[in-house]
Amino acid sequence: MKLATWNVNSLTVRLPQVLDWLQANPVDVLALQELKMTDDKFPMAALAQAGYHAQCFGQKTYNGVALLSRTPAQDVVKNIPGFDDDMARVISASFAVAPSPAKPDMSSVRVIGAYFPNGQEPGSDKFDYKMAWLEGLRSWIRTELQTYPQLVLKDQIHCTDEERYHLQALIALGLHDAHRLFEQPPKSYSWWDYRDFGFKRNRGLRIDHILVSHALKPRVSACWIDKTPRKNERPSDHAPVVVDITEL
DNA sequence: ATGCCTCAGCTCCTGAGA
Repeated sequence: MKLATWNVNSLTVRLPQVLDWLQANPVDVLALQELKMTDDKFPMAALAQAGYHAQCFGQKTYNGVALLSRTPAQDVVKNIPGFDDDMARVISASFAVAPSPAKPDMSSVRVIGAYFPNGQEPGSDKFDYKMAWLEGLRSWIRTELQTYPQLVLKDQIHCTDEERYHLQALIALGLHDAHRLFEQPPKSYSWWDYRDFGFKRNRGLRIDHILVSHALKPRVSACWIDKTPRKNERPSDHAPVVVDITEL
């Protein structure tokens, strides 16, 4: 089972690239962030034609997330239950896994697609919101890990001490950064600033993460960042991140 | 030095992203 995450920075602009990428990389689940569109504009038909089911949680201008999948999503949840939020940043669902006689109880994987707040700068209202959001996310994921032992979280974050604390605290709940389970090229980034030839100079950040639960960790066989779409005309500033999870 | 690019929108400037 292949799972991927991609911040597309406007699905309106990037839909052709998403369709091309899915054709070349027919992953089982793709989490999208920054749709920047309302649900009525979501390209459900084009994705269906490409062989993908879709669950979307859109918003005008900013944010917006979706889960695309080969098999239908089950038990879809939007945003963080118990955390009042007027932004569309999180969507989660379960996806069927090939049944294994050895582990009949592990018949599905739970995927949480999350667009973490930017936070702008420490001391700002946006940073306060980010901290509250991260608290809300962590207390929710603590219980989600009990309910769904086979859980994958796809997220984005950056780098003050407080933010690093939050990412570490999230991982300390029992998650593993899939990227770090494998030898990786040096300076592996998932985002490069549009300005100043960021991509050409490989000045970037690795801010798109796939975090897997304890139960899934031994089954992750590969994790890579696909820089190919960043070389397109009018690329997203983010590249897709992919994990391959082998069936037992 | 907080712009350099890209996107959306109450669109020819502004806010936000990271």
